Parts: sequence; C-alpha cells; structure tokens
Amino acid sequence: MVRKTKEDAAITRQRIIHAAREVFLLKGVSRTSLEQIATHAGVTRGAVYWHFKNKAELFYAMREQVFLPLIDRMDDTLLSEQSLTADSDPLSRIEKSMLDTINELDQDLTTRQIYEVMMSKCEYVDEFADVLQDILNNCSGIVEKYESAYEKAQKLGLAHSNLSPKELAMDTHLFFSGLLHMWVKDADGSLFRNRAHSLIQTHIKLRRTSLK
Amino acid sequence: MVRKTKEDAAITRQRIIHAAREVFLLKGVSRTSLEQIATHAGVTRGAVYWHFKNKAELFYAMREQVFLPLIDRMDDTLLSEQSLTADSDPLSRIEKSMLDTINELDQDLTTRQIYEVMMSKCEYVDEFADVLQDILNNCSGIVEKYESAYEKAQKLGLAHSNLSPKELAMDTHLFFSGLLHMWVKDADGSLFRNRAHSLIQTHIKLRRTSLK
DNA sequence: TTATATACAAACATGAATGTATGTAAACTG
DNA sequence: CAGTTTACATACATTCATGTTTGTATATAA
Repeated sequence: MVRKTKEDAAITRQRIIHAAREVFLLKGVSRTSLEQIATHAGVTRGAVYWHFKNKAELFYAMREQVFLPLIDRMDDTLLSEQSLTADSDPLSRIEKSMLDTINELDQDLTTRQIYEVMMSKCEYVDEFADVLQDILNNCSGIVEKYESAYEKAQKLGLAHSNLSPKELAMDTHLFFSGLLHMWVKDADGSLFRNRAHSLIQTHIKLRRTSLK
Repeated sequence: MVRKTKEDAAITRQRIIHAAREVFLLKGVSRTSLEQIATHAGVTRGAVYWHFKNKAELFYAMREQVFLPLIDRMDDTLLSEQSLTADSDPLSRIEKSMLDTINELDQDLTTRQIYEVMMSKCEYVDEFADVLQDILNNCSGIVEKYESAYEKAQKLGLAHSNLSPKELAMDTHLFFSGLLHMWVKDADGSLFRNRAHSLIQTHIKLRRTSLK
C-alpha cells in the first residue's frame, strides 16, 4: 500500500530477521516457511523475498548479527593492549572472555535464541554447510589467542609449565565449546546454566600455579 | 511380489535404517523424504511405512542402535569391578573411556555418520525435541560416574585434591563433550580429529598429582 | 490344508512450500 | 513535477512430501 522510506524498510528488514529467529526456534529452520516468518513479522512473503534471496540468506543475516560482535568482544578481551581491568593477567583474561560470553547469553534473549537455533534447530547441509567451515575457522582463531595468552602466563610464572600453551589452549577451547553446547541445551538450568560461572573459574583455577 | 520370511523382513528393516543414515547425512533429516530413503534402500515407501510409523520413529531407531551400546561400554569402562587392564587406576579409566569412544568413531563408519547426523544434520524440535532431554539425562549420568572415579583417585592420592570431584567431573565432561562436537565437525581432521588422543591424554595429565 | 496375518508394492488424495511474475502506490531524483 | 525506482502485496505455476488405502502373494499357524 504505502511505500516506505528507507528507514522504514530497514525496520521491516529487522522485523523479518527477528521473526525468523523466533519461528526458527519454535519450528526449526527447515520446517519454517517463509510464509510463517512473513506472517509473524506482519508482512507478506513479498517483503521477505524483497529483502532476502531465500531462507538461507535470511539465516546468514541473522547469524552474523550476533556472531560478528561476539567474536570482536572476545578478541578485545584477550588481546587489547590497554588492560581495562586492574587484574589483567593472561589467565584472568581468558577467564573473563568466557565469563563475558556467558553473561551475554544470560542477559540477552536474542543472543540466547540465536545460539539455540544455531546449535539445536538447524541442519548444516547444502546452502548451510558453509557455516561448519566458518565455525572451524573461528575455532582455530580462538585457540591461537588462548595459546598466546597461556604463553604469556607461563612466562610470568602464573601457569603450570609442564604442558605446552597449545595443549592448554585446546583444552580450554574444548571445555568452553562443550560448556556452550550444554548451556544451550540445559533449558532447565540446573545442570550447567546456573553453574557456568563457577565451572569457568574452576577450569582456570586448575591451571594456575597458585592453586588457590 | 514375494512375501518375505521374518528374517528377510528384519534385513529389510536394517537396510532401511542404513539407507536413512546415509541420506540423512547427505541431505539432513528434514530434507530427506521417505521416498529417498526407500529408493536408497531398494524398496518403496510402503516398506518404510510398514516398519516405521514415520520419519521420527525411524530416526529414533537409528539413534538407539549406536547410543545404547556406546553408553553401555562407557559404563563398563568406568565402573566394572573386574579391571580388565593392568593399570586400572580411576584416572586411567576415565582416560580409557574417552579414548575408546574416539576409537569407535575412528574405526566405525556407521557410528561416525550417526554422530554427524545427530550433531549437525538434525533439528531438535517437535517430535525430535525429546532427544535433547535424553542427552541431558545421559550427561548427568556420565558426570556422576566421572565424579566417583575422581573421588577414588583423590583418595588414592592420584589426583589433586584442591578441587572437588564434582568440579573435576564436570570439567572433564565439558571437555569431552566439546571434543566430540569438534571431532565431528572437523572433517578435514587437521585441527581435532587426529589430535584427539593426545588431547585426551593431556587433559588427564593435567589432573594427575604426578604431573609427569 | 486352509485361514489368517505378514510384508510389502502401487495407487490415491491432500496439502503445503517455493520461486517468479505482475501490480502498485508512494518515495525519491533530476 | 514528471519519470523512475523502491518496497512491498498479490496472484500464479510448479514441485514435492506425507499419510492412507488398497491390492496381493506368500509365510505361518491351527
């Protein structure tokens, strides 16, 4: 009916993405039709096809909104030169980067839902298969950052030196990877969700020389 | 055409399950039609509907074939009274239970494929949502077994006592959970798949008192 | 040995999702 | 202020999956 201004269109686009996330969460990506998304967003399929080529592109748009900033923040915490916090020894940074991610999940519904969609309501085949490679790439990036942090920690005598930084980094990454998966699955919360902080602290404690 | 004997029917059923796994892996569970499965198994949809109520039931049948024995074997390794191996201290048992699982994945194509389907090619919604709860239940079971093993290890003075068995158990479970996810995603193998053994050994080494 | 249940194949009926093509009113551009 | 593009809504064509029903030859039980 009424032609929208550019800003209006941007809002429509956002509403479609939001709607997609919510329906994806409920019905899974495959079973969600663009019709359902459109209805949920208060538009028709015409609008969806105008803003996105197809469901896959819409999915990728949704994913990027959360993952790009999230990765940026992790990088910041692990690498930034000017240490914002008083206690910024390398181990604390690793700990903080994990705690921050969990906090984000705790506090932001959107982030939480997108994670859940990504981990339990999506099939990584065909047009979606690229995501797997992307995840792996991110993993090696993160491991490298952990690694250099552990290296520093060992030089400062903060971490045990009987294991290589690489090994410590991989172990930490696998731990956190597992935690995220379990955190998301544990809707009840009793097992992992409300113990996440303590689990992270324990994990770091285990590799401090001062086993305090 | 020719009516099959009971054994023939059982074979047909198995072939359908095998076919399902392979098509699931390729196309994802949602996008796989029963027609495709039937064709791949050399039968018609009639046979599929005869043996299974629908796709979900077929999926569950496939899943159970791998997961029930796998859990049994883990239990065996962690708990069985008669220690089969010479070195059966609790920490070695934990290590062995993880190594065995990885070996199974390495050697058995079927297991590998089913894991991949379960982790990256299935959407846990509606009829499939129950699996998530099932996974969580298994997790708490496994954690409990790790926990009692760590408890023994601490009593024997094999493991550090500054952290509780519960905490150690959760950390190990999250590590292994993450490893399985990454192992499956890492089709290339360079990052996790061919380092899995060493990663597990490192993980255990980290909690031995003799940090050898 | 006959009646019945089994193990499917084949046909039918229905519904739903996708992509594209077309229409259109209003926003923007020169 | 006319022409063009934008931002959709609507209509159309096609494809495909599902569940059910019916048919049937034969293994099996009584």
